Amino acid sequence: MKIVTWNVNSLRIREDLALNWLEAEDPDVVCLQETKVTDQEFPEDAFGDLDYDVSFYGQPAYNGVAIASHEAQQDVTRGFPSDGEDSERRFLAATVEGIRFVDLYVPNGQTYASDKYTYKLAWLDELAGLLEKEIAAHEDVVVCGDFNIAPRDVDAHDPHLLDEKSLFVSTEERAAFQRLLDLGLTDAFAHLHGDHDKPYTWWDYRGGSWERNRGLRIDHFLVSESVLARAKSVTIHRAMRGEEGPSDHVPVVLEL
Amino acid sequence: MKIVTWNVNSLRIREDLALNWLEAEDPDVVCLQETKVTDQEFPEDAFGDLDYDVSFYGQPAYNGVAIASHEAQQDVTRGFPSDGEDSERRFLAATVEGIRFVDLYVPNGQTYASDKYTYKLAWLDELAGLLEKEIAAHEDVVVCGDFNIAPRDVDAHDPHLLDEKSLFVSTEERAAFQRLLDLGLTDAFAHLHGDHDKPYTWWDYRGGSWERNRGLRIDHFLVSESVLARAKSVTIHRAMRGEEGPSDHVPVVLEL
DNA sequence: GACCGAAGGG
DNA sequence: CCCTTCGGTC
Repeated sequence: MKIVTWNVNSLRIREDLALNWLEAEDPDVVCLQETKVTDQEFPEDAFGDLDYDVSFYGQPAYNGVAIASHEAQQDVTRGFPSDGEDSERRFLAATVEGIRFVDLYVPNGQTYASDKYTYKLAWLDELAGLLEKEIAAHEDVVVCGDFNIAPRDVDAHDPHLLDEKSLFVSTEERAAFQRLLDLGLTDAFAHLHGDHDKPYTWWDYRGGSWERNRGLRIDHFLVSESVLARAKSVTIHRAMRGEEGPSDHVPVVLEL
Repeated sequence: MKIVTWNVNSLRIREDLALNWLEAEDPDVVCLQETKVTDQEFPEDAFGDLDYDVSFYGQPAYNGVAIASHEAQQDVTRGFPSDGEDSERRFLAATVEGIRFVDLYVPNGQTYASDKYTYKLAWLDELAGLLEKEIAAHEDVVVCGDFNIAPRDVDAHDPHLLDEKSLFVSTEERAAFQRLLDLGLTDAFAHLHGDHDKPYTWWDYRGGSWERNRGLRIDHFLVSESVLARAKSVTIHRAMRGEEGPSDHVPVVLEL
């Protein structure tokens, strides 16, 4: 089974790129983030043409998550229980072939001083409570998406510089990430490929980050023990960052 | 000799489309309007690759004219004598192979009540004075571009409706056009193809104008007697309006 | 309807 | 840098 997580940074702009890649790779389950498309405008037919069933939870301009799968989806959950009509749409879960998939777009925290930093930590706190229930209810669990956290120093090109601004590597963010692991989840990439050098999944558009390989590993698969036992590999498709008109994130593939 | 006039509605957006078409058609002289590109950003090299010498007179965002030619250009004139630094850039002239080419982007007049209507008429008035001198100085003259005037009723899909708004067909606009002819110029298309049905060169992007063929003939070649004697045909490349990502104007080709 | 600049987000 | 929305032009 082939599972993809990919922050596409606008499915509208990236529709052809994303669907061509999906057609070539033909994964079984696809978790997308930052679709930036409303549910009314979601290109459901284009996914249908590739034989995907697709659930989506989007809004205008920002955020937005989607799960596509060849097999049928059950128990689709859109957003947090506390979400109102105008909450940011960052959480989507669905059961496919007995596996519970949770697709996340974790808020970007900006700086320590920022309201967004507080919001990110609060969001991760609410997430932990929700995942605890999902894990209690399902043996096979895959939590994936854009976490906006680089969990280890080797996952960031310059952890000290970043920490001054709090971006992606602060003690509190990493503690929140660890709390998710403590629920019984494992960072599949770190477990399988711990010695991988510069295992980045995102490079800022600015300042030649890609050309200088100044990236971060912030797109993750956190899996339950039963899934970990079946996990063969996690592959970062970094070549996608060099394509024409790329997302700033590349697809990451978990093979079971 | 093959001469083109074409309002490209942003050379930045239409660069590939325009250059591919130029490569296929290989005209000797090309007059472009609404390049919407500053002189610093003009894609001179791309024209050079097709063996064109090119003069341009542009500004950010709006207006902008350019003349490209295989043979060298002499006596390039940029704008009206009265133009200041921030005047709209709508006039460019150059001599190529002994022919004086004048490339125009006449202002759009909007409505009778609009300041732009007054500006259009004043601009045409100043133009007439300038063309008088050009015609006195040169035997072979080609004045072409986007005139934003449909000179005859057959040049507009609905002249009465348009006249209510003043757009393109008002008595004053047509009188200004006639005044240019009275300088000793001839509307080459009307002269050679007077019986052509619906000879439109522009279709509004809105309201399915193209699909319903509700267009206007507003892109013209006005030529001196000596050029008229050599004129074989004027061809409206209306198929370009149906291409992917078209300008709202199509290229018009004068063959000598 | 398809351009443009400007301003906010990442 | 590349995405978004918005108001302006034609």
